[in-house]
Amino acid sequence: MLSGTGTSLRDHLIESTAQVIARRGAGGLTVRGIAKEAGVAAGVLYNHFADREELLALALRSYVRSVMASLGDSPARPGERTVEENLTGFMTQAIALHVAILPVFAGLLGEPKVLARFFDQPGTPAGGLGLRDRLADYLRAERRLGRIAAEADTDSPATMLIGACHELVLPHLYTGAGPGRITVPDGFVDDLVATVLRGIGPRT
Amino acid sequence: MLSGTGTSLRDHLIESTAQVIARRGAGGLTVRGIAKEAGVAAGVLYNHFADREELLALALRSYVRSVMASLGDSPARPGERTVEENLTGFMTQAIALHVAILPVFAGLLGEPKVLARFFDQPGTPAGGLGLRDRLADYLRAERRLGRIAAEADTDSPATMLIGACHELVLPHLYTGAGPGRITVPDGFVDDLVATVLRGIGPRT
DNA sequence: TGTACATCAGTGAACGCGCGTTCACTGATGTAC
DNA sequence: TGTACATCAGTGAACGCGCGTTCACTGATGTAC
Repeated sequence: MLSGTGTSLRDHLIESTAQVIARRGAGGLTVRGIAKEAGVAAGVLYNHFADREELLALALRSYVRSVMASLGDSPARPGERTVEENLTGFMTQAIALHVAILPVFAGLLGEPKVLARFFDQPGTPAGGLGLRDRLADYLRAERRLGRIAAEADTDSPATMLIGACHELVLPHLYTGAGPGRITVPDGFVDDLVATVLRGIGPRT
Repeated sequence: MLSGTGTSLRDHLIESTAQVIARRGAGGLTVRGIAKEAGVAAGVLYNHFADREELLALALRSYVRSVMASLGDSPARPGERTVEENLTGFMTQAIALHVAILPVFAGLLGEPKVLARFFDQPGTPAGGLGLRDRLADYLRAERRLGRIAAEADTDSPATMLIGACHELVLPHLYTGAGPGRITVPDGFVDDLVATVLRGIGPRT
C-alpha cells in the first residue's frame, strides 16, 4: 500500500482520508486514525500538510469531486424534453448528492475551521450549496420559454425542492443513523415534482 | 446568583446551560464553561447530574420548550379561515422554530450521545422533527374537507415546506454564521405557500 | 563491481494542552444542651 | 443566649485520557570513486 504505486504519498494520504470520510463521515476524524488507515506513521502527515485541517479540507474536496463525478452531469436543459422530466432527473441527482454529502458536512459543523478551509480552496466544487441556484436558473429559463406559468415564482420552488433533500436526510442524522443506508420512499421524486408543477390547491 | 433565589442549584445549572446554548449554540460546550457561566465550581455538576451529557440533554429540553412557549400554539385548524392563511401562519412559526433550534442541534451532530439522551427523555418535545407530520396531518384533514385538491399528495408538500426551513438556515451554518441573525427574505413565506397551492406549471 | 558516504522520506516516542471527572477538603448552617 | 458538634452542599486541585503536533532518529536509496 506504500510503495510501488504511481501516486505520491501525499495523494495517497488525501485518498485514504477521503475513503474514511466516505465510510464513517468526517466527524471525529483523528490524525492517528487517518495515519493508521493510510498505513503510515502519524507524524508523516506533517511532512506533506501544514496541519490536520489542510489535509481534511483537501480530502473533503476529493470526496465531493468523486461523488459528483459518479453522478455525471445534470441533464436539465431548458426547452428540451419536458419540464417534468427535467425536474425529475435533476431531483434524482440532487437527492443522491445530498445523501452522500450532507452527513459528511453535518459532522463537520462542530469544526468550523475545517469548513472554512474547504470553502476557501480555489476551485472548490459548490457541493450542495450551488444546486438551489442552478435549479432557480433553470426554472427562470423555462419561464422565459413559456413552459412554466408566467406569474410563477422561481426561488420558492427551488428552495423547496432542495429543502426536500435536506428533510429526507437530516432526521436520519439526528437519530444517529450515520452515513448508512438512507432509503428514498417510492415515488418520492415524482410526488415532489407533481406538487410543484400542479400545486395542491383546489382546481380553479 | 447562588443563594436567595427560589430555584434549586440543579435548576439554576440547567437554566444557565440553556442560556449558553441560546447564545452560543450547543457545540463545544465544556463543563468548565458551563460552571463559569453558572458562577459555581466545575465539580458541582456531578453532585446533581450523572455526567455532562445528562445536563446537556436536560438543558436542551429546557431550551426547546422555552422557544416553543415563546411561539405559542400553532393556529392551523382544518376548516377554519383559509388554507392559505393557515399555511402562512404555520410556516411563519416553523421558520422561527428552525432558526432558533436547527443551529443548536446541528452543533450537536458531532456528539451523538447527547442527542440520543435528549431523544430518550420521556416527554421530549419533538422539536423540529414533529412539524412535518403535523403539517401532513393538517393537509390530509383539509383534503377531506375538500379545501385542497382531491388528487393532491400531502406528504410531498409537507416535506417541501419544512425542507424550505432547513434550506433557509443550513447555508448560514456552513459559512459559520453561528446562531446569529438569520434574516428571512421579504415574501419568503408567501411565495412558498403560493407555489405549493397553485403550482408553477402552465395554467391548464 | 565494491565500498564509503550523503541524503532525506518516514518513524514513533514524547510533549503540551484541554477535556471530563474525582475526591479530600472547606465552611456555612442546623441542632443539642 | 452561648457553645460544641454534626452535616453536607459546594470547592477546586489533581487525575487520566486522547488529542494535534514535534523532532531526534532510522534505514533505504542514490552517488562518487
